[in-house]
Amino acid sequence: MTDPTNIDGAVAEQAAAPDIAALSRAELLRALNRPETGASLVDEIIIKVGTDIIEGRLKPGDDLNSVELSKLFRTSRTPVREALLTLQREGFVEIEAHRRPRVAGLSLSEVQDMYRVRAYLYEMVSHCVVAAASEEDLDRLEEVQARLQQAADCDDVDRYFWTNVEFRNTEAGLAQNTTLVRVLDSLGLRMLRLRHLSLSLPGRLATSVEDHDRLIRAYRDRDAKLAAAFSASLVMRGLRTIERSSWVGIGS
Amino acid sequence: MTDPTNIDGAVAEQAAAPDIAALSRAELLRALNRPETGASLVDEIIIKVGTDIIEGRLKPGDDLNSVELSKLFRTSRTPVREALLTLQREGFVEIEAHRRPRVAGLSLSEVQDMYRVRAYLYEMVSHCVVAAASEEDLDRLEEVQARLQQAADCDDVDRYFWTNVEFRNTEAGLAQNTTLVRVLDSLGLRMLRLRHLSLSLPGRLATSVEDHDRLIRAYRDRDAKLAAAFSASLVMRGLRTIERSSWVGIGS
DNA sequence: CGAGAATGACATGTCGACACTTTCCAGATT
DNA sequence: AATCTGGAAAGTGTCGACATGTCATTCTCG
Repeated sequence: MTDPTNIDGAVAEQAAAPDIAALSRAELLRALNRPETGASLVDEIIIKVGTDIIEGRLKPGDDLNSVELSKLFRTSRTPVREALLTLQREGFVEIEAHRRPRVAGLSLSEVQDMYRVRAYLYEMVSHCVVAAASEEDLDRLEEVQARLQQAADCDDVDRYFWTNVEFRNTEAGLAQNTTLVRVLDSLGLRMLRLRHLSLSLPGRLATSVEDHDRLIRAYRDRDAKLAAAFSASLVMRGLRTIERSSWVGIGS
Repeated sequence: MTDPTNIDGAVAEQAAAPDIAALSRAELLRALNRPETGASLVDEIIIKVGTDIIEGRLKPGDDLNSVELSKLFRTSRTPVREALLTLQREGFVEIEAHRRPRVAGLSLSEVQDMYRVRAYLYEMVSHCVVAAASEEDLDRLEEVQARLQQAADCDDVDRYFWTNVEFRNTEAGLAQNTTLVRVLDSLGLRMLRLRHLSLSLPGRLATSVEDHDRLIRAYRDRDAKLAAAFSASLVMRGLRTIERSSWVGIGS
């Protein structure tokens, strides 16, 4: 582990903590499978609209008028259209022909389905990680875990959230199966809204950190079955939280 | 107000043998999550280019010049661009900024990854089917299976191929988990090229029919474990075929 | 004679404009 | 008063054109 936080809190935090905006931006682009050197115009729009949806500033059913968006971003409608199409493919936006695009809704049963599939897939990830990851790989995972702990200590939900995304993606990367990563990405994107909501509920961060700890220990012990079980239960706990919350699915 | 189109003539067409082109078209659009009533322009391009890639007329590395395509389809570049972006999202096309789009390649290890994930997911499908499908549902599955048998008897690879797609999709539908279906769709699209190749090899159709038979019997017996095993082995048999063939991955 | 720079052709990214579809509102009709 | 109808307003789908970036060839210079 790294040194404890006996230094001045504010300074240590700023030094150890990369910019959230940059982090979220990078994770989003990676998940969208976008080349780093891409045309920034479309990417800007995707990121702005996408994070607005994920973090709840845009709600299901909200209109996404392409003319207005183009005014907002000082571009023509072409890049806006492309961005909306990409967001549609990821399930953030619904587009019907000749109708205004809207922020997509999610029914509760859809949400449950998504979590089940995700849990199932993460069991596979865990099996692969145990089979393929070196000790150094696990060190990398633990480093992310340390930052997770920090964020939890500060009760910084947004930071925790995006670092958590990083953790899960690192884990998936260790599985050495690009297809698995890609599938999880496309699924994960759809779920980002929910995961954000789930982590926003009080007391959730502490238990989440604990779960991650146990998961890493299982990896260290090379116990595939245990790791898979923890991994799946970590996902399903998110679902339980949402089910208990006041979440109501919003019409598809 | 109402219809003058009741000239219902010989609409009782070849119910036994639906048009392959229509079948492939429908399956593709469904997998792409496209509304039925969509703008046909973009869809036409997607279907033409997509099936050309799947059935091997377009090979990895081939250029997909948007100007030339727009001439070919007698449209402007805008719909072509949109179609190519969709195909990119599904892994058929690679687009780098300011470079000509190309038909995407597949390395052997990627192919193996894809089959492994697909096999794993179909185990989940089988579990869900056993849990959720009624006897009538299984009847529907068996009906598709009958058509599969027919196609195999005729040694009609293309028909068998697309009917097989229908079978797998029906099965996934019975799992009653829309997310699972969607994930499988996006993965399945990427694999269509390979599955087509795999089934093209001699002697493959007969064994495939046999496998499907056993799978259905397991469903009838409500034996989830057995069904999952058959389902996975059905997928992996496709991989084995490809590995044994002269397939060489073409540069990513 | 060969390597690097300039140049031109070509393809993509973006733009503003136009036609068509949908939506909404006001006036006419029953 | 409620409903139907007509048409304007708003928004999308498509287009042709321009600007920018990339590639290939040629030209220059060591």
